[in-house]
Amino acid sequence: MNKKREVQSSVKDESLIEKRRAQMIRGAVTLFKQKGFHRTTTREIAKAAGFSIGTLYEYIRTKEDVLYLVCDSIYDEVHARLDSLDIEKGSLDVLVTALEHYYSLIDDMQDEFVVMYQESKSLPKDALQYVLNKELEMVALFERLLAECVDSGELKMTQKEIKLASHHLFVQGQMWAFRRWALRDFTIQEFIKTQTQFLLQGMAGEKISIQGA
Amino acid sequence: MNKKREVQSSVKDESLIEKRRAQMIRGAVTLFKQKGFHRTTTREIAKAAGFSIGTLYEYIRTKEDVLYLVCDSIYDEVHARLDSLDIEKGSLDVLVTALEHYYSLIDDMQDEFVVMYQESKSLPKDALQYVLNKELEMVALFERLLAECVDSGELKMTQKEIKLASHHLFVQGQMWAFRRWALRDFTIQEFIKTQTQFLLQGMAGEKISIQGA
Amino acid sequence: MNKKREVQSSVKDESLIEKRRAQMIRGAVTLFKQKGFHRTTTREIAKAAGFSIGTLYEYIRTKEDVLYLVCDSIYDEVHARLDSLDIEKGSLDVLVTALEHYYSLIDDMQDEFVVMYQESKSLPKDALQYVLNKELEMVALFERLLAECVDSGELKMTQKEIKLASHHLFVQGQMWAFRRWALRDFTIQEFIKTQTQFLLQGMAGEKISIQGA
Amino acid sequence: MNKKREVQSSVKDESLIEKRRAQMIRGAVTLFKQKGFHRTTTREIAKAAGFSIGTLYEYIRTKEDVLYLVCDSIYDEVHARLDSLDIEKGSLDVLVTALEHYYSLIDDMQDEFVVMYQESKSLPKDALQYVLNKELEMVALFERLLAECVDSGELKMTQKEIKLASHHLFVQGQMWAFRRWALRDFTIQEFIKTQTQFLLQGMAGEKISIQGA
DNA sequence: CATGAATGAGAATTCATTCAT
DNA sequence: GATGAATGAATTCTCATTCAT
Repeated sequence: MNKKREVQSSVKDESLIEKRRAQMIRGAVTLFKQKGFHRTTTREIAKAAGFSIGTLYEYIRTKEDVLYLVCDSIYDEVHARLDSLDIEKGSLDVLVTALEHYYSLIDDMQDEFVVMYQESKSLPKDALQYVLNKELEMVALFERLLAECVDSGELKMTQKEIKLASHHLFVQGQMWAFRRWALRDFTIQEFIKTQTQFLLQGMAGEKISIQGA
Repeated sequence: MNKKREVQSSVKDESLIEKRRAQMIRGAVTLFKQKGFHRTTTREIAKAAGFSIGTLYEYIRTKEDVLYLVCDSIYDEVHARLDSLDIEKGSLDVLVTALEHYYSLIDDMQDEFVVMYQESKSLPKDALQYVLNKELEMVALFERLLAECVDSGELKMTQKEIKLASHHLFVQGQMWAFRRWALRDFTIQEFIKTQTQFLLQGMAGEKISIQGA
Repeated sequence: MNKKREVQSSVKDESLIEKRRAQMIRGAVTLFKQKGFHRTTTREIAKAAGFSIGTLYEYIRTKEDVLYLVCDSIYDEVHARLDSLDIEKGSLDVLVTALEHYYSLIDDMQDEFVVMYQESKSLPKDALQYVLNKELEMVALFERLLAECVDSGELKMTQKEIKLASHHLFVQGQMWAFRRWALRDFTIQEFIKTQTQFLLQGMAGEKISIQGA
Repeated sequence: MNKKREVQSSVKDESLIEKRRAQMIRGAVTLFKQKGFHRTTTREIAKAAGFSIGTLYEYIRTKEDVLYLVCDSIYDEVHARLDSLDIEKGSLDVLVTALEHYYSLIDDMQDEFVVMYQESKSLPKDALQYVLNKELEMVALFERLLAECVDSGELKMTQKEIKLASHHLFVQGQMWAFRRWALRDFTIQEFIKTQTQFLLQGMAGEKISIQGA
């Protein structure tokens, strides 16, 4: 399993930790979005969070911890919103619902996702691993749903095609977060609808033969 | 048009500038890939390029210039390899060829693309604009090809669908560069073939009706 | 009016700022006197002030700020010592007293004045303006005193002569600071006495006619 | 005597040396005036002189040599213009002529003098000594003329008063160069006339008794 | 003699982190 | 628990000087 990395704090009161870290994350996301992780100083984070630099360091040990907390909190939210799907048996309907939930989630947490994808490379090794694993968990969710659609005969795909397609679905989510500037004339509903249609069509039906391929 | 930003050099010999900058770019890409732009020092870049820090600064003015040169050189390569397609009238065959070229290009310059997409946000405003415009030029190529397929009746898509699809094609390229770690068991040929098939299928044929959409 | 330029500090405690800056100024004057502003490094200033380079920069923003603080502190002292004269009505007696105060002041703060006059050109534009204005304020003090002596009939001078003479008085002060090396055999009292006599005589009485002028 | 410091050159042709150094000095004065010695780079000097940095260093050994050459050339000019006075026996008339020459000289070479007085502190020890000695030579000229006026009974001054007065005369020259910004409404003729009158009056006649002195 | 590319010591400034209050 | 002053390692960039061509 993907064990949560503990971020050390010299404060004991758990609920206080939670509160302070929430403030911290909110401030940090805004700043990281604007200026990136490296150009943001710990002082700025503290200020945005509403407390002093000294206090900031009561709740974390390094600047990278802040980035980790941001990423971690995103996945907490992801789980909160997609867990209901985890138990359902896969079918095209469920898949469509999953995409709806996933893309809506990204739409709601656009800034957070952008920050996470842009800055996660600055995480310490173990934290990066944790985040990548979280990513794979999501991909795996799509993979399972697709596989079950194939099992039930709703889709016809090979193992490898399933794998690629699940990454494909995942990446479409990133696209909505990252290319918003180029997709200003789409609403999230339009985006979801068009993409879903497109993807389903790509996966379903007979293969078209391509010359030269 | 998208005018090339001049990077000032205090050296006059143009061919020397080209040579030194090539050394510089090669070294920088390796380092940026490993540690990112911010964690790479100018001294390291100079060393990797094979000259002193003083010499480095004879050929650029700021560290950001190095990043810009990296991005710029990528697009020089892109143009060198995709320009032949620029003149062809769009058709499904041409589109398929374009994707082949594009994905192969990304495969060949994987490191460069990853660096560019991860670090371009650190470019100064005008340089970032230049790079984003280059990106849009590529998207526009796909857009034109798709539109011409629609004109010729090979594809059935609305304007908006074309737009989204062209971004889609573009983003698939990034996916190959970025998610190589997760797609180790695919060759670039497999990737190209599967993706192409998938995309064509997604765009062609009757729309499947989706419940709830 | 000549508004004091604010020098930003990231430290909040005003009295601490004052204390640290005083340390800084003392150290800086010594160093600037010895080696000039440009040959003095910020590290040396910090060391001479008794704290680390990091701490230095908690109290200023740029090296030039240090120079400004030096100049500003000189004028604070000037005001503290000459303000009593500001209110008095001009007369020869008052003028003589003013010169006594002014020359004594320069004698006491010789190093500071030398540094200020030698290095002020390195100040940023606005700070330089501020310092020049302070200089003019002093010249204006002499101008007023002279003008009032003329009004009361104690002196006979034209407007222009007053102007030139006031600069003259001012420059004599600089002379004491700058040419001490050449005037080793004068005490400040002798200097004051001789100069005063000389100046008064130059200004009073009938004009001597000079051939050719 | 004040022996001319040799500035080493790797070029043999004396007339070429003279020509190149003249170019160099002209360029340097302009630059030093604008930005000061320290903010001017050797590259800029070379460019302003009309040759390359390599060539610059064929005619000097260090940047400070340039400053020295500037100062030295000023004194060459001073000698060329004041030598005629060196032989004359002192009298009030001669003194007045000397001041005329001296102040006119400073007016003509204002930039050079300002640069010299502002930057000479950056000269290496021996060069500085040389320049200070040159200064003293000029003061000594005034001293001699005054002393001879006293001898002939035209003036009544003690030894010490003569010394101070000669510095005084010298410093008035600097004043014209340095405070031009504040004396915009004076012509050099007016300045010379007023100052001369003022000084003569200050030195001649009965001493006025000052209370408290 | 002239050129200008190469060098690297050195300088200003920043900022994550600590710790005494 | 909270604060914010202090620290100094690290970083970017400059520029006097050299030397091969």
